[in-house]
Amino acid sequence: MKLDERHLIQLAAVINAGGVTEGAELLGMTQPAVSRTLALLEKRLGEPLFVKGRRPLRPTPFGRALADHGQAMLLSSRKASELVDNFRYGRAGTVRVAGTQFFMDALISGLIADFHNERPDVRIVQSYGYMPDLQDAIRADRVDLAICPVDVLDGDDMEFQSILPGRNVVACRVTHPLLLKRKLKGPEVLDYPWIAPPPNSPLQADMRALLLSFGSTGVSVPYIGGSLASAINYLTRTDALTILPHGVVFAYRKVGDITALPLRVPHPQRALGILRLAGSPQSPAVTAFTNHIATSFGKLSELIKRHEQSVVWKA
Amino acid sequence: MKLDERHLIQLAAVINAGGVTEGAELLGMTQPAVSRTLALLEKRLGEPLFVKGRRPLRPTPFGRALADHGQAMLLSSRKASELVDNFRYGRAGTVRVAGTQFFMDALISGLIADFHNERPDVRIVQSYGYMPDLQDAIRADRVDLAICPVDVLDGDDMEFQSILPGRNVVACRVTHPLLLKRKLKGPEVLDYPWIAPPPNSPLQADMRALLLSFGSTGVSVPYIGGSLASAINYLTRTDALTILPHGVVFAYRKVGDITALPLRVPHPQRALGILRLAGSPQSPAVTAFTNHIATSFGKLSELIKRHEQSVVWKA
DNA sequence: AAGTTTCATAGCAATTTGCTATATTATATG
DNA sequence: CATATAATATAGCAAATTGCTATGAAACTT
Repeated sequence: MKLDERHLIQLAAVINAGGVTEGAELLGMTQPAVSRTLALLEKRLGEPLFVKGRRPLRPTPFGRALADHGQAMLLSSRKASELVDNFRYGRAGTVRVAGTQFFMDALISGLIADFHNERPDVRIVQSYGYMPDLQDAIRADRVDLAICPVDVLDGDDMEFQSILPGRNVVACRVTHPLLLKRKLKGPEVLDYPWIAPPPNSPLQADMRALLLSFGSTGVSVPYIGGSLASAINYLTRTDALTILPHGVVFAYRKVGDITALPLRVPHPQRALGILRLAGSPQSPAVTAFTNHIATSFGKLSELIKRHEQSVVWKA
Repeated sequence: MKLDERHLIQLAAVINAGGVTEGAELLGMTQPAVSRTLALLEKRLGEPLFVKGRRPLRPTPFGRALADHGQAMLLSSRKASELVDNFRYGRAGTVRVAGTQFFMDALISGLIADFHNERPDVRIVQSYGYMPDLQDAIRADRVDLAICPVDVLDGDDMEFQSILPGRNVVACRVTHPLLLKRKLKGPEVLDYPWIAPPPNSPLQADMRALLLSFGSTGVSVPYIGGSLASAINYLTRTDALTILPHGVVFAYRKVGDITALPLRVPHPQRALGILRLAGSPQSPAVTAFTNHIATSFGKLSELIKRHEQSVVWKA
């Protein structure tokens, strides 16, 4: 026999609270409403749920057994309500964020940690990718937002919010011999081995362009394909050089292992920012996350600018 | 935010079944009804539950999380329905049965076992008592039915269904010396020690009346207060006698340890039977149990009658 | 590109839900 | 034992919800 779930929940509330009046209050209903429900239930079941004529309302064994199931439903219902509330205020949910490896690893992962200190119940699903794929992923709803460098946006279905200028620098360890030179021209960098950024990354193209601008023909590139952690480790143990977004070097300023050469690198017309679907309704958690990233960089921007001057233009 | 439990259940059904049509069928509803529910839910929540425009209907993470709670409720609901069905057909529930010790122990406990072979999920709560208390217990709804000897019924709120004539016999072990006597008069029984039935039991009054009818003044009564198992054990190891309902001796015929003296015992105007509240609606399990007891004794009655003749009137 | 399947929408009758006001009943109190 | 008090049941009514059938609109299949 199929019966209404809400009826069982009311039954459970009444039995738990120890009375129709209290049970009704527990559910935010009036006493007559609940009373009628119970009468209806008994009538339909053809079995008494309460020992009639007893004031400290006593359920029959049957009533109690039914109420147990109602109680289970009441708990589930409560949890569902809580879930909804959390979700609506962006305190729960899932954010699927993608981006370029170095940038995600160096800067975004830390911001995610900060975000989780505020909203620990939001799940972050992170993935990596480069520009055309990122755009596809967003369009295919595999990803909510991407954090990546963008020069030209094709298609007007996307919205791009810039958070950082796309400056690159030549990175090396802090004890690198080139840092001792008084006037660093440029071509000297061709004398050192270079680490190549991940294949197909915009950074790789940037590096090629940079080396060509110094007249490179055959620079030694002995290490390719490592992610950020590998690159940093390698850098700190050799005199190798590589190209990195300035933001990445900035992120590692506290560690003190690597820095940038005081060398002007021609930077492309490109900005790092947040890419997402234009005008599409985002879940509150995604909105909150996007805002967090944007405002975090807003606060960082002055710091980053000063750092750039002190490192790149020093001496 | 409070939301309708049935809506969540429908959501769960749809996601589990993998489509609105299948989900609706699962719940015994039509597709438009469920479709509307989902639309309403999404509208109220302000969040999409499904990735729109995809045929193998794909839920959003939020939708899936909500559906999980709905699934829990669906399971609870199913179990509740099952409980109701079982209860309505007397396959589940509780039967509170009370009665006189000897009779319950000797005969009813076995019938309860038979009953449970048919309906294992009915819980039997057994208690002991004598007549006035039993009636009170029934009236106070502490007990569903009583199985006991009744002579006169006071009050017309009770219904009594006779199942066995209230015959008593003098019980002894099968090797008792009195069984060897050709013609047993009666007063010989006064030469042996007697076990007294539990205090306040009708049997105790019967025994007193019996001994008086044989002219007793001071019979030896060395053992008092034991329940049936104790009495039987004691009987089989001594030449003691006691008074027992014939039905009890009948129940132990297979064991072969005790029997009855071929002695006519004046029996009171009394019948063993089932006592319950008249006209009151009984739970199906109680009805089924009552019927089981009544029909079992119906089948036994011929057997019991023959046994009585063979034992009491033999020789 | 047509066919098939599946989902969404519309309209309507019946049920259910909620409320307030009030009657009834059970316990507590004098 | 009557009366006071608290709790539950009932009545009546407006609004929301539920169910259905019929039908339109997409999305996959072929």
